[in-house]
Amino acid sequence: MTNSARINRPRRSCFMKNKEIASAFNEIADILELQGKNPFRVSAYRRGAQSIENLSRDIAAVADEGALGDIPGIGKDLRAKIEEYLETGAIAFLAELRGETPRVLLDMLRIPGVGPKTAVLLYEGLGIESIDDLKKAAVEHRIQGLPKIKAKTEENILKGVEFLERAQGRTPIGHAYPLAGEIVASLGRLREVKMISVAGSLRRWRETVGDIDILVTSTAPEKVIRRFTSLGIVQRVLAEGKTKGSIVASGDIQVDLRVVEEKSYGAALNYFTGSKEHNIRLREIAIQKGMKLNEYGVFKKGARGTERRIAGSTEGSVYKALGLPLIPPEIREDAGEIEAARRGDLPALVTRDDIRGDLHFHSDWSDGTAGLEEVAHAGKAFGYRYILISDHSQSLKIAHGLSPGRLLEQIEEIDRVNERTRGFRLLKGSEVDILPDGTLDMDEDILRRLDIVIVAVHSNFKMKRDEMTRRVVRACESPYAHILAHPTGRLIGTRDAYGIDMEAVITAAARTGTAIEINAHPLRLDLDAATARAAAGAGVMISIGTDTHKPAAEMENIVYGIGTARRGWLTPGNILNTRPPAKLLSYFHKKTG
DNA sequence: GCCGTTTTCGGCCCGACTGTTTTCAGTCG
Repeated sequence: MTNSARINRPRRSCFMKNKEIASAFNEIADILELQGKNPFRVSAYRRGAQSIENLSRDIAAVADEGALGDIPGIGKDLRAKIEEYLETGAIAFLAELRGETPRVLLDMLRIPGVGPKTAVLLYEGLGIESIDDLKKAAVEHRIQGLPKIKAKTEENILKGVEFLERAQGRTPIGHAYPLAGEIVASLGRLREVKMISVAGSLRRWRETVGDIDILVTSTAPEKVIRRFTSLGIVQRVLAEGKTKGSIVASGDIQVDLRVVEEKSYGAALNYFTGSKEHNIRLREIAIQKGMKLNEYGVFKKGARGTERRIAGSTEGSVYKALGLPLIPPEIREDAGEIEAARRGDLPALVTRDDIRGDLHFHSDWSDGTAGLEEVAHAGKAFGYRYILISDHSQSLKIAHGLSPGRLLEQIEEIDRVNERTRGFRLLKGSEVDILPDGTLDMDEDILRRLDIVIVAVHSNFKMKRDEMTRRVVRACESPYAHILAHPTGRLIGTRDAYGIDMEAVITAAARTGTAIEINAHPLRLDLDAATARAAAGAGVMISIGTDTHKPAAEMENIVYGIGTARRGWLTPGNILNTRPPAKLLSYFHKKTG
């Protein structure tokens, strides 16, 4: 591992310019902080970056409308820098800052436990030029002896470097969610534990998490924390206090446990769920109302500095004290939810109970493991009304894609299975490849016989952005293309989205009545939440599909798709598979005829 | 650097834990 080690920031939307500008502002904030500049100026850049990341629209479009100033946290200076970036592709101020800042200082900020002060101290005190240098200095015990640094700090820096080398960034939710479930189950069995919940970004269903946060109430906090730090999954104990324990679990995931009193449970759950930006807004509202909000409760300030608790045992009580309805965790990002709550206009987010079927599923006719009959049984047992069988088409040889003849045979077999099944229906479909020229890999007279046709790109990822966009738009224009699956092709932590103009694709989907998928596989989550919100806002219907290949292991992945939909503010009305079978199929009648 | 239903200046969220101190700075969330 070299000094290029980075904590990957999660990909939050497909609007590349938004990401680039947010990242530039974060880097400016880091450098100003290293230079010891006004901390409020630093957080102004961070806040601006956050606002831009949360934007559900392409920032270039916002700029065209002259509406940059309407983005919270964007004033005169930041607006000018955004415009400069959109025009020239760079920000001169950032280039200047980079010129006067050694790269290694920014690299060191990624090490857990090393902040700006320590980074500068290490650089100036030891002439550290790279993370490798730093590691060597730690091994040779040259770090201890610097002001305020002794053996323990040196050891922690070394461990931080090693952690960074192994962990390489954030953990996909598909790994973190099951692990958190295990920990909650073991701690939940303790007599001393009263209430327990996952908090943090995991509770908000972010696609990757930096750590796992767990909150409990207990009569014997220290005992619970000792139990936590001695769980079988513990690799290393980072902290063990009276109210907080912190470990690194196997798989290099950090897990934090907080113990609070019951009267503070709601306030603590709110506080540790975040997001930080959402919490800051809540605290500002508290201050405006002459109150104080912290992880222990909401307090009314009285005469001579007295404070009286007015809420805190439940999250609902905390929001109510601030004059707000309970805001669902998934949308607590300071991305408009507080304003919506004030207007009484929060969306009624889709829930698991709303989902009536799975709209992306493979059988052993292509690369799945289960036969059609088995899929039907699994679907019925899962409580679904339908599952769309969507095996690959012939050009995807590696997945045993179906030839036209085989697909016709499968259609007949599905009819036979459906005749034998009550209260459940297999829908006839296909996941048809979008060929490089945008045509579909299946004859129209066969597509006509299917209930629902999924179209997707599985090859030739490295086309130019405008060619890829034309390819996918052309596919949407086919009257037989009903659902566009995993539209950006990204694999979280593995493969970036291919170059594609999602704003143009969304426009085309809206125009042609094509639905777009949220692929619920936890390493895809494609569409992501921000783009799904933009698509639904443009009038595009969203389908949630698990892309299941092994029913027992993967059908449950629907929860990640629902979490992503909720993060994207989607209601049951936005989502195709909340519909009963007849209404689902009739949706596409106006497109296909 | 942003922001304003007390403000265009003077604020800007708040607390736990660690490691180093002997009352606190740095980091984190």
